[in-house]
Amino acid sequence: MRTAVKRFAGHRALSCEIRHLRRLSSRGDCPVRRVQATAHIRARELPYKDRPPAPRWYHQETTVVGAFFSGQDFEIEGAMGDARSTSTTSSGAKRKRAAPVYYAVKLGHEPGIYYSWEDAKRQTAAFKNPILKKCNTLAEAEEFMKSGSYSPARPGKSKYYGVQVGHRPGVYTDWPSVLQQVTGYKGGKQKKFDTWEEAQAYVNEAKGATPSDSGAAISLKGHLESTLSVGATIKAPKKQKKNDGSALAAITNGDFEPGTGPLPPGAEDGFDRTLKLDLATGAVQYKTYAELSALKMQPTGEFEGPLKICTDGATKGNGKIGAYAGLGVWFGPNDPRNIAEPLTGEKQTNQRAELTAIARALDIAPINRSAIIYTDSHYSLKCLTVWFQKWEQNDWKNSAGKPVENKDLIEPILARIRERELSKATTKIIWIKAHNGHEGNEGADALANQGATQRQAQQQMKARAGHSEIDVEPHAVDKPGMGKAHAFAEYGAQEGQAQINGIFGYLPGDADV
Amino acid sequence: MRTAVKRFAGHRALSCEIRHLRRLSSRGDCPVRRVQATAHIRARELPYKDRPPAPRWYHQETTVVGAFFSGQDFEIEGAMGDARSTSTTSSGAKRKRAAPVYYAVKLGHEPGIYYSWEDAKRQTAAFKNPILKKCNTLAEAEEFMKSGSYSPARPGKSKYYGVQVGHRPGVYTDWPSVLQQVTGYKGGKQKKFDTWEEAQAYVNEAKGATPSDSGAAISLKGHLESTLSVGATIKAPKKQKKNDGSALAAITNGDFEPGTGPLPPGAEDGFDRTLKLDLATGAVQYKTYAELSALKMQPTGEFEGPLKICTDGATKGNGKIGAYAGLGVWFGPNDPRNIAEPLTGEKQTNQRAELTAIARALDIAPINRSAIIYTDSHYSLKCLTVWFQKWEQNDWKNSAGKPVENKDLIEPILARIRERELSKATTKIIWIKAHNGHEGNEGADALANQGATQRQAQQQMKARAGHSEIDVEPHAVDKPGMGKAHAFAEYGAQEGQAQINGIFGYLPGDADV
RNA sequence: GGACACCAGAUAUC
DNA sequence: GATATCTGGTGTCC
Repeated sequence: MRTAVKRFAGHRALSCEIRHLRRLSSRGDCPVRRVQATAHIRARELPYKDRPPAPRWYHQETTVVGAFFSGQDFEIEGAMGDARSTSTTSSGAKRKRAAPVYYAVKLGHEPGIYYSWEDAKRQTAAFKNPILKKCNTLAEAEEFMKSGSYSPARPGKSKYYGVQVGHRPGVYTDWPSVLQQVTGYKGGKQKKFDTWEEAQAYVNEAKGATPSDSGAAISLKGHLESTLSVGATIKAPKKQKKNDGSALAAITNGDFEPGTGPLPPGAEDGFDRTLKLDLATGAVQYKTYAELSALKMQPTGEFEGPLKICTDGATKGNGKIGAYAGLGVWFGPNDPRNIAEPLTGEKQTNQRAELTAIARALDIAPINRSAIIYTDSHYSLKCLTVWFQKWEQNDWKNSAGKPVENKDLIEPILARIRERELSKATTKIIWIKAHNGHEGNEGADALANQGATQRQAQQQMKARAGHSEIDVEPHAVDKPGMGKAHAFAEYGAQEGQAQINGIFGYLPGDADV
Repeated sequence: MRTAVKRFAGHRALSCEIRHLRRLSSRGDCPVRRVQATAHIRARELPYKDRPPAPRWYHQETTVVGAFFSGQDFEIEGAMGDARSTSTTSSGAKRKRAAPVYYAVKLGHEPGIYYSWEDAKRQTAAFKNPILKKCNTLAEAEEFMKSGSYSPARPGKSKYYGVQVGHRPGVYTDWPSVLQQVTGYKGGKQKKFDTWEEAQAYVNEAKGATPSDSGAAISLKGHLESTLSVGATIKAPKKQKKNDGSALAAITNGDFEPGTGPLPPGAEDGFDRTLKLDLATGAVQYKTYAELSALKMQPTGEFEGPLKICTDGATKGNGKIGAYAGLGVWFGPNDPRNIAEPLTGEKQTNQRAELTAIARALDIAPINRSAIIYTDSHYSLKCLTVWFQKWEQNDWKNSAGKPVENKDLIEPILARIRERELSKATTKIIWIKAHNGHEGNEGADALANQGATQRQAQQQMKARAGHSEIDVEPHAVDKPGMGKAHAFAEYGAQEGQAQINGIFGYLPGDADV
């Protein structure tokens, strides 16, 4: 029985958390059956014109119900006032429940209050100066989280790194993050300061000269971190009386993505379309079937055809023992749903990276919305559209009579596709030639490489730190500045198709649909 | 069936023509099987001390037999009195032979008499005021070619451009040539005149100040052009009775390279050593095996070991669509055989430039004289010494199973190397590190860049002229003034070796020979 | 044998 | 940072 309590910084963060749980599920670590949580939505004023973030938080309690997965064994439940996630792994209930202790993690991968030191340590791995506190009562932990103080656990040692030129300029509080922003960026500039204000001023020096849209993208990770360490978010989400879409839009676009402008028309907002926020009660609920159908019947405006997602995997040193892999999922230029993350697990191969990328794409694709997944991996496409049929009948043996590799990844993806079918959402997989000028493929490729680099950094840190046995949990990171904002182009020349009972696979040479 | 009749201005020009045909062969346009022609050697007095060239021509008919290529399908034949080249492409015999018409091209890329308008147009492309005439009889064309008149086809429009400061100062009659001399030359000066005398006087204004060896080099192209448009060559080749080498030497060195002093000891004269001029009959013939062997047995004096040639390619914007490439072949400082020419064809890549430079080097290297080719291209060396062996067995597929690139260049080079082997001449290819202070490499590099600039000028002119569809045929151009006159230095530190059945490839790290 | 992908390396050209 | 090109390899399937 593994348990964890988390505090979510806003609706979007909660949405992210649900995704995170799905990701766990996709890894097979802890299959998700049901996701449900109560969120403490919190916001405060944005840092405006060099002004540090306001210390005052606005609060709102809400309950969110996430997706439902079949054949799994994991759930999250929440109670009023704090969001509590309870996970039950298949091997669960082995450890004894100790006296209740709380770990408030203010500067870490995912700030929040955790029940176990294991969980808290995981969140602070790779952070040189994590801000966290061990508390005996929940109230104490909450107080610590709320406090405007930025002093770290060991006062007097805090540092602020201003990244003036880098992938994502801004203020960072740990050196690894700075490295990540600066490495691989031509002419990267960073400087250490003792106060947030100084660092921010340093960052702003260059901001005037930078085009506003260039530095606009804020990564999910950056957001989460900045919520506590740098300061972000603004506009108190005043309680709304009416359940009109504009209110939700105001929260999603304006409030929780500082620096990012309104979404372009037709772009996805990253929220699960099966959910709705009841603004009268503050609760998030499943939309009724009628509501979903209504949306499907009125695709103008909100929906524009199937969701198109590009996936890719990258594995440095593929086949070698020290290989490190990453995966990328690309929805569009600067799309906040874009993810670049390392491949977890021991087996770091290109095929696993490619498959996992598809799995992550299906995590994010709304369960009831048709999706087209673009991959350059013949292997992945064939696995998910052709070969699996034979494998499901011959006990997963390949043509050589040996066990099929990566079954652990393929099966959950198939389950997800079938689940989507039940929601009347088709899932098409289309093959595209790699490195052929395809915008989405190149975007996904860059994201995947970014993810692989993250993995490399992780492993190196682990090695230096004397090999902690805990696998650092990855986080979604946007690709900064993927250039032009135009959406998917036509792909006709480089793709084809092949349909297999509800799942579509597309390869060049097949007839057009 | 493509046909063309050409008139060659002198022995050297014929040698150049043979090279040109070989070049066509190396491009795959029209593989050369056999080269044979009758040349009308022609000469007249040099312009001496501002005196314009004498109008009187001295004539001599002669027959030349060129190289023999294996597995090809092209030949040139000549008859007494006119040099006629007949080419048969593999796809040949498609066009119908029309009533015989002759195009006498006096001012063009390669002056001569052509059978088809297509050929003639090709020779006059990029010339604003080409001097050419359509004739119904060969006699008429010959008469036109012989006429001392310099009036262009449209009389009254003739121009003389004096290039006072430029790559090669002199008098030019077309603006493109002037541009080529001036572009890329710091402080280039040119001026238009109505008469040759005025232009020449303008050119001479600067000559006094210039060191005599600086402007000495005369390019092949310059020679060909000047033969007709500016005037060159002197000393009537009186008929000789005895077949002694000195007579040939007198013609080659003194008579047909005005402005160039005696060749330095050991330097190559650019003529095919397999040929000899029978001065009794005026015919040029293959040397007998005994004669060739005699030369090999008595290398003192005339030969000093293998011919050393440096090659290089340059491609501005390599990989981009608008790239333009050039190639350089360097024999020594101020060596008249040095060539800098643009890369022809659509595919302007660095690799093609490098390979083509080697092909051109082998054009010039006497077929029976061992040669060492220095290249900084790992790719070229490996192609020609290692990889081709596998490719010839696996139908030219690279390790990825894809067709090998640039096969069209590699195969003819290999054919040439084997042809040389039959003449008992070894061909070594030695790799040298680029930009490492190697005199020859730097010389070739400069020549290659010059060639690339020529290509750029060509394309720009083509674009301005409304995109003529004909690819302008390139010409060899010397690099003026490559500085110090000392020959090849030692290369020990930067090279190695690896021998493969008769063809030698040298790379650093291999054992020394 | 085929296919797609993922790398590693090398040289040159920009 | 990129392309031009090749060599070598693994990951996976048919």
